[in-house]
Amino acid sequence: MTEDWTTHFEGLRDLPADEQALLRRSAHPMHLPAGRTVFAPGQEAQTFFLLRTGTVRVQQQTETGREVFLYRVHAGESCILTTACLLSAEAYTAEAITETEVTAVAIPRAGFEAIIAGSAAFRRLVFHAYARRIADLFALIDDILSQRMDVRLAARLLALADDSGQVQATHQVLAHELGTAREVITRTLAEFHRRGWIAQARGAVRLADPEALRQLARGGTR
Amino acid sequence: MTEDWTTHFEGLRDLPADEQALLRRSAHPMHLPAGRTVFAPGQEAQTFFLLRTGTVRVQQQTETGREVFLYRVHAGESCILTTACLLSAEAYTAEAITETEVTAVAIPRAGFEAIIAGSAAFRRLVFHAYARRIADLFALIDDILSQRMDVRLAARLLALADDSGQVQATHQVLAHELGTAREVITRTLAEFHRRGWIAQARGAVRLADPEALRQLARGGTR
DNA sequence: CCCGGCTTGGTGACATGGTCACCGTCCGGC
DNA sequence: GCCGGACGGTGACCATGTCACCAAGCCGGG
Repeated sequence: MTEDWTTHFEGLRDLPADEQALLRRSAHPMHLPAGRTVFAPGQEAQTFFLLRTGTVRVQQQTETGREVFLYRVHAGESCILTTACLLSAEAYTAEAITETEVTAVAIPRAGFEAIIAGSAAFRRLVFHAYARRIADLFALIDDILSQRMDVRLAARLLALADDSGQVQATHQVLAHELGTAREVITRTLAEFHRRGWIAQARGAVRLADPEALRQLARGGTR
Repeated sequence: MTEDWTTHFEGLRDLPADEQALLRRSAHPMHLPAGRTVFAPGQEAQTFFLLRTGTVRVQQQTETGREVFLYRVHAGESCILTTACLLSAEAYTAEAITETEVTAVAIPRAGFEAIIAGSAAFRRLVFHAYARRIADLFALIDDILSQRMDVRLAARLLALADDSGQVQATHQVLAHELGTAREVITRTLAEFHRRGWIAQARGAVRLADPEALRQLARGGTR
C-alpha cells in the first residue's frame, strides 16, 4: 500500500528525497469503479488526485440542462479544476465521472497545500499540467469556432480508436464529445461511409482508411 | 513610487505585514500606453502583473490566421495565462494587448515564486482569480455552443456600454469579440434596430432600450 | 476644395450546422 | 415471443458562416 508510487510519475522521480517523503506521508492510493462521480458542481474540493490508470471525463452542466464535454483526464495527469478549486477554496463548477476503472493517488487538502508551499519542483509539475490544459481549452475554443464538423469528427475518431482501428462509441456519445447533435454525427459518418473511410456497426465505428481521415483532420482549415 | 499600493487590491489588504513587505520589495509599478503588446506567443513569462487601471485583451492566434478573443483583464485582476506560464516555465500560447492606457504592478519571476511559496493568502488570491477565469472559459465554451447569436450580442452590448448607454465599437470589433463574422453582427444589429432597441451610428451603438436587451440576454436559452 | 483610397456597413446567394419530428431496427429482459 | 428502450436514419426548416459585391462616410494629399 505504501509502495513507492512516486517513481511512477515522471517529474516526481526527480524530486529531492525529502520532498518525495513528504508526498508519501500525505498521499494514499485510491480505487474507483467505472461510472462513479468524482466530484459534482457545488462541492468543495477536498482532495488532490494524480491519475495512475483509467480515464476521467470532465463536463459542464449548463443552465439549460445540456452537458458540455470539456476534457478528459488521462493516466499520469491531474485535474486542473481540482487544483484551481483546492487553491482558491471555491466550489466546483463542473462534474467529473470515471469512464473506466480508475486507480489514483489522493492527497488531502492540507498535505497538498504543504507540498505546494514546500516544493518548487512539485509546483512546476502541477502548474505545467495546468498551463497545458489551459492551452487545450484555448485550442478547443478555436476548434469549435473555426473547424468544420467533419474535420473535428475525423480527428476525434482517430483519437478514440484502439489499436485495431475500432471506436466503441454510439453516435450520441460522439455528438456529446464534440458538443453537437446526434443527427450531425449520423450525417457526417454516413458521408465518411459513402467515401469508404469507415465501416459502421451498432455502437461502434471501424476505421477502414485511417490515412484519409488523418489527411482530412490535418488539412482541415475552413 | 514605493507607495503602499498593496492596500489598493482587495485580498492584499488583509495579508500579514511581513508578507505585504515581501510583496512591496519585489514589485514595481508599470505604465503602458494603449495598443501595446504585453506578451506574444512563444515568449517566456518573466513578470507577474496585477492590473490597477485600464484593460488588457487576451486573444489566440490560430493556425489559420484567425484571431480568437478569449477574455479581458480588468482593473484589480491578474492574467491567468501569465500565472500558468510563470509557474510552469512554458512559453505563452496567446497574445495580450492593452486596450487603454494601463497602470499595473509588476512582480518579476523570482519574487513571484518566493511569494507563492511563502504566503498561503497570496496563493489563495492568485488562484481564486485562476479558478474564476477557468469557470469563465467553461462558460464561454458553453455559451458558444448553446446560445443564439442575438442573445450573446445583447449581453455583450450591455457589458461594453458606458454609463450613458453608448458602445464605441465597429461591427468588425463586435464580431471579433464574439468569434463570429461581421455580416452576422450587421444583420443582428439591424434586427435590434428594427425593434427599436438600439440606435446606430458609424463606429458606435446607442442602447435605446437596455431593458429589452437585458431580457433577451437573460431569457436566452435556445 | 476635390480626388482617391480606406474603413465601415449593407445585402443576396449559398453552404454548413442545429433542431424538430418521426420512423425503423436492434437488443435485452420478461 | 413480446415489449420497451436505446440506437440510428431522414426530411424539413431555421440559424449561422462564407463569399462576393456595393455604397456611403471619412480622411489626407494635392
